[in-house]
Amino acid sequence: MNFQLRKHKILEILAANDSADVADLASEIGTSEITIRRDLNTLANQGLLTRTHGGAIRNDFDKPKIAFFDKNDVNADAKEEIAQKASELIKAGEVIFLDCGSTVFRMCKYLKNRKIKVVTNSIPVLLELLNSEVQVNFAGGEIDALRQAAHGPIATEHLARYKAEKAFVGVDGISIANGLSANSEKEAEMTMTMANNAKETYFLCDSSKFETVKYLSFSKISSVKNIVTDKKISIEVKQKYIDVGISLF
Amino acid sequence: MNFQLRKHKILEILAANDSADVADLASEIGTSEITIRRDLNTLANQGLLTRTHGGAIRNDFDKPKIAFFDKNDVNADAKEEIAQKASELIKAGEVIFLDCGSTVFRMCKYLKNRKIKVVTNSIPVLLELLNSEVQVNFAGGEIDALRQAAHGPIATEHLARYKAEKAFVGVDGISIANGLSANSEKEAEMTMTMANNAKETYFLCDSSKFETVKYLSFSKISSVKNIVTDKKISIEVKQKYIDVGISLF
DNA sequence: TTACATTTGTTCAAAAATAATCATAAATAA
DNA sequence: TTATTTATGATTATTTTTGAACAAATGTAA
Repeated sequence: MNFQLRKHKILEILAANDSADVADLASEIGTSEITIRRDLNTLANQGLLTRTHGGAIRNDFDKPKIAFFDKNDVNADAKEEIAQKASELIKAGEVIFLDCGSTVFRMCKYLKNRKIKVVTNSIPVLLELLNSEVQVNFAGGEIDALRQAAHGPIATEHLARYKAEKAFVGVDGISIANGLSANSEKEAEMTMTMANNAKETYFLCDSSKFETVKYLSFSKISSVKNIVTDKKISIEVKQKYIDVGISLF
Repeated sequence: MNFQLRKHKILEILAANDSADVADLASEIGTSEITIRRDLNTLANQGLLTRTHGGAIRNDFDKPKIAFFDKNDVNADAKEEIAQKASELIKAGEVIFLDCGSTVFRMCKYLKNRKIKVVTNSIPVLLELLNSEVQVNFAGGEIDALRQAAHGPIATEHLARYKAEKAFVGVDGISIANGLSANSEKEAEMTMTMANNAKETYFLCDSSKFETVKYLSFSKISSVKNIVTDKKISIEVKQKYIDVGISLF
């Protein structure tokens, strides 16, 4: 592990976490603290980060990040598990819809070397897959800065022109009685558009979202065929969904 | 195993792994470490890789993936001047087309606090204006990873749905006799689409590009009304363009 | 503020990698 | 064929990198 590799890793960690301390970096990278300190000083001189006592912070940490990896996400592990499982469902040569949710975004790292086409309205997904094997198709239209995605009638219309083998979409709530629900009208519309234009739709949904209802109910449970979830889901809940004909991955 | 074969193998390994150390390369290729070192130095001199202590890394290993600011651009000053001048032509409330050229990209920093709408096919422009006052509209479609922009029939069609007050587009070559020319068909098509759907089109063109003809001529000089250029343009050339009815900024 | 712990800069030594030099083997030219 | 150049490998000296020790500086809590 030489300086260049450490530099790369340090900047990567800093990009994801905004800040890092010497001890963590040393154990993460597998070198001594004194070496990390030297590296940080060098990188600070190059203007690539800002040194603090005990570590460093990202140089432009007040600028919003592009990739929205929320490290503090309580369900990070579950989301990662779901993302990985979902990725394995994709076959070479397929056309895939990916929506703008954070769980869906996590699928990107498993897709980079796959020969597939991805149609998405998510800017983080676009960026993550830009320099990869994947051919990206972005749904144009007005950009929603908050969600880092294209939304609205033009984006919807754009998506509807494409047909995909599989759609991977997040949902904010799911219940047998109330079906699918979302926190915003925009996201619900996107979800339905993707679902309507894909042969198979996989709803990505961590176990905490089962039997919850959010702001807007937008689809009955009968329209759901496949759900990808994490292993923390209880057997009882799982059985209830299987009973109504849904496959759980 | 001669140098050419080793070179091929080294670059292959580097392409796959990002980095490699001397000892690994030596055992992988079946030669001594000193020979590998000599090879690496030669290849580093040829600019094919970057030497590190103990090995080498791929040349573009830690190159930022987005933001295509070419620091070594010989015309950086001219481009900056042009970008600033062009930005001042925009009024509050206007809808603007921005294409995917590097000069146009430089306009972004002057636009961030303006109350305008920008329609673009450029990913760097999208990112730069994402968290700003500007409402961004991205032309969707297949993404050209090389140009970091959306191109193709869908993107063109998308753009054509919008009408803008002003379009700002780069050109690779301009001449009285041959009109506008570009290095690629894709860019020429985008340029024309923007020009056709804007009330006024400003061609951004540094002084070195005057009276040059590139790969593809795509429009006559009579369709050009406004050019934004830098102060290094000669009075004679300037006068020739004024004589055919073009305004130079 | 003081007392304490943590972090840092400095110095030094060990280890690793490199450059320089020379010798040998292979390829090429005469 | 022999002479000459070129590529490779081995040896040694030098440089670079790394880690440890310790004093100085900084931050934190009472």
